[in-house]
Amino acid sequence: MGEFNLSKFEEEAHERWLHAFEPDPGNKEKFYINVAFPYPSGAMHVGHGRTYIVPDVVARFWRMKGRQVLFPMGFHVTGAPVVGISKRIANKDEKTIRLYRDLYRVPQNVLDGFVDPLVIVKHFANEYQRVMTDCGLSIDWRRRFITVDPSYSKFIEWQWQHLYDAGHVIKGAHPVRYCTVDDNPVGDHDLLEGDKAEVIKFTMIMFRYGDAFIPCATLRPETIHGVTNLWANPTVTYVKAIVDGKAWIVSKEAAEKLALQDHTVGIREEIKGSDLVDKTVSHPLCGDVRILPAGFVDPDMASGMVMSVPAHAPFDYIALRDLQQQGKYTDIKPVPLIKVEGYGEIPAQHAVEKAGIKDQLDPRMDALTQEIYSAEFSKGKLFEKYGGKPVRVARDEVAELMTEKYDSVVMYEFDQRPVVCRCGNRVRVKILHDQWFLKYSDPAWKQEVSDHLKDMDLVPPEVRVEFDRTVDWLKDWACTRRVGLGTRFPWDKEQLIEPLSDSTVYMAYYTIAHRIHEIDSKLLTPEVFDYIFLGKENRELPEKKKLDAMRKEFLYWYPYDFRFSAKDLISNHLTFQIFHHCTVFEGQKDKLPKGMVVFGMGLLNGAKMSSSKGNVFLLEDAVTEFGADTVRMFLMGSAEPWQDFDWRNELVLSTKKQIERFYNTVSDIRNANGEPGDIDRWLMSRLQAHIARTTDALDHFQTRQALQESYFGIESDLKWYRRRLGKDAAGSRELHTLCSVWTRLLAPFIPFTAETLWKEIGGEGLVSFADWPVANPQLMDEKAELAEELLLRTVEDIESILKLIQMKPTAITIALAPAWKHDIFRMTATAADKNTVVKEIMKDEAMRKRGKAATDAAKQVTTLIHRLPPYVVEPLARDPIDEKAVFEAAKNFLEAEFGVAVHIAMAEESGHTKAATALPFKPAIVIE
RNA sequence: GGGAGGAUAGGAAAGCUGGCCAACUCCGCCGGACUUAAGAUCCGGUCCUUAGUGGUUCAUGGGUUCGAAUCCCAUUCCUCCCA
Repeated sequence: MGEFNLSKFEEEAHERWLHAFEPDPGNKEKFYINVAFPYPSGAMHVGHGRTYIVPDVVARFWRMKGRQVLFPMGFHVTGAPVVGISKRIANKDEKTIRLYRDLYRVPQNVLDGFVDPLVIVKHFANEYQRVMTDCGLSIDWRRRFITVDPSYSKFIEWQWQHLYDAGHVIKGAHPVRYCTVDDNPVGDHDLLEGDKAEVIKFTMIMFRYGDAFIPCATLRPETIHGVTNLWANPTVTYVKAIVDGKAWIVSKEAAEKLALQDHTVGIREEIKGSDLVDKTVSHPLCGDVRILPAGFVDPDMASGMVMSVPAHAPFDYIALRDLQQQGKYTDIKPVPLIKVEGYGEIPAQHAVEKAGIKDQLDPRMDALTQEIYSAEFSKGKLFEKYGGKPVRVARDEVAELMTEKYDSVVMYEFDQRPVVCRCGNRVRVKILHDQWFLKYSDPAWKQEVSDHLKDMDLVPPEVRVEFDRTVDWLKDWACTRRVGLGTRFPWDKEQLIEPLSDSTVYMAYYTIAHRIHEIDSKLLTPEVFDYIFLGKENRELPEKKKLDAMRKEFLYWYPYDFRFSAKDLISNHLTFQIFHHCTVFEGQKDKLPKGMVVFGMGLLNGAKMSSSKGNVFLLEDAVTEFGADTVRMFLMGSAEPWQDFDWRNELVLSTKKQIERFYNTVSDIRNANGEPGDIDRWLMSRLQAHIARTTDALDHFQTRQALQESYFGIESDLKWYRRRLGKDAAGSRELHTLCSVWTRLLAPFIPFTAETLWKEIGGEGLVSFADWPVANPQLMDEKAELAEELLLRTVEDIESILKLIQMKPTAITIALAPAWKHDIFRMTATAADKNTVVKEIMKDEAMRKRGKAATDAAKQVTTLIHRLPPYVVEPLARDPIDEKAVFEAAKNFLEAEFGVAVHIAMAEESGHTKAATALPFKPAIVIE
């Protein structure tokens, strides 16, 4: 018998597992699961740990259930983030270098190579494989690939050909963040400031000023009816520019921006802001209004001119009031046009006065603006004379009308500023024209997806609505990028397929990933993949034999049974992949995904895990410090997969003790060889229930529930078993069976310890491939379980009483309820109508003779029946147990437990007054 | 702002097709046994009260019902996604 030494167990198991989890197509039924593959740009933390351990537990479970299980892994290296990282490392960015050198502990000589983005992902891909292996993940590493492998790119080209042929790939215009110095779109990682900024679509309202337009950008075109004036900043330089052949007056900055947004712009002359003040402009929907001076107008925000709606915009209201307090423009009155509950006739005025705001510099102005905006959008209605529609409807309608009839155009601008590129230049919004989209908005495509979704097994079921909603709302997706790693876009080789769009059908690629290397990637034409995945014959095909082998793999494994991923991917990746499957495998329902399991998120000590904030615990450190089995058991036991979990070191430590206790217990009892007795029948009966419930839990991916049953359930039974046997008895040879079952039930969770124990208890081969235990109904013994339940409850009652009365007992009498009370129990438990059951009972002649004793007993029995669990009441009512025999058999045990003589008597013969309270399954207890 | 999910003992978490529910279980903490001691292990306790009982609780407020942690409405807070 060995020592409990997790690292030794790990070492031995790794050796025995080498190449053990490399399944090929066989005669057994298959089970194919996969996880969203990682983007290896940094080290793994414990949050990643759970993402991959859950599917491993499931894989191990199904493997033991006799399936041929495929659990592959690859690495997603496509995209731009790692390019930014390598740039930053090349630029000696201190923060980045600290992260990689200190937190991820990358050796300096390796770090030096990180100026090449591919080196980063290859390094961490290896790290991932190493740590995943350390964790005991039963992955078939032969099938590993990265998404820039030439053969994978060929696969992606094939996939996209199908998307293209189906008409799902379209070209269009798209606003992006753009740096005019770099002459390139910028991603989050390229930003010095403003990475949260979003591009917002403004409507430009065109006010006529002489022969020119003055455009004012707004998010609220419907408020045109309430415009009382425009604002211009007198200190700003405006320009008159010819935009698309028309004269516009905008800020200098705006002119530059417009040039990036599909407009031809030619600046003609500069105009001082002060020269615009007091001029009159007009718009068909509001008539003539004047331009007023305002310092708050930012020339770098949209057009640099602002339309003023003082009735509904606090800023406009305040600015106007300030001027009027100086005696200027007193003829201008706010013009309300929206009715919104909770605010007065002029909402902006109401809000400003309620908040007691003195002037436009008040810091609460932004919040107030947001508040009015939200209130009016969600609850506001236009006045009847403007159509009476809700704001949320009217807004779009007015915007459309403006564009069609009143020369309005769209302008894109950030919702917050500044947005600054890493090069120091201000970032603008540019409209790109050679942008490609996946047309997720296509109703027919959506329909295919939602039809299939209905047939998918989604775990937990609550996520279904979120999938349905995502399909409904999904809009066209910009699917090409200019920067990053990835596969060239076939219809524009300057561009790359973006990461979420090149990782949607790769689950099929896994089935052939280890064989495709045998073929020169140059030969991998779309026809080759059409044959492998779709079975389309073609006389020109090369390497037919190898292709046949791959076709066989694909046909055996596909479709996958379950895909695992965290819930943040529902609204993009997990839904995209169904779209793509529906197209690529069109007409082949039997190749579409069968199920998905969606995970919750991970917390570390109650806070969100984040590498950039340093709030991470590296998985490798966790494995080294606590052992792989400990990490696995903790992650699986602390919450069900779809719930958020919290990693706390102090809790993990106690998990390790639990594994040790398991190991020591099995080591202690496995050689027991006593004769089985009543208590063994109980133990075996309970064991069958634990087997059944563990299996059921794992069938439903409930790792926590499974662990509760298989670990704590069996452990607590064993405690009671050993207590019942007394100090000296070692137990019966049935314990050997229990050890074997127990080890196998826990093998998916703590495979290293289980593997060692399996060998020690004489199991054949690897426990990883041992038969999953099956509950044997013949070993279920309801009577034995009821007897122990009665005994346990009675012991607990005696303990409670002893605790309360605080006296040293000299003897304990257990007084059992008479037969007629059992009759009452049966009648009450089986009565259809609980309200009249007492009446029914009292109809009986014999009962009536007992008078009040009978009615009292009936009431007490009713209470008792409500208190007992149904699994006790039901069999008891059917067939009562012989309580006397139960207690007589346990007399020695009870005397040993309490250290005094224990008498067992029928209540009516015991002579104690207390004995009258005896009820079925609840004997009276008299302590002297 | 829109959508989805959630809020139960010191922490985590079951219960949530309405009555069996002071609430499985785990951790923590307290007491006891064993031990030279520590650790491990075992037993017990951990809202108030009590001869094994009874009472008050399940984010807050309201409603449906003979009866609600469980159903409905409103509010507050948290998490994720989209804007």
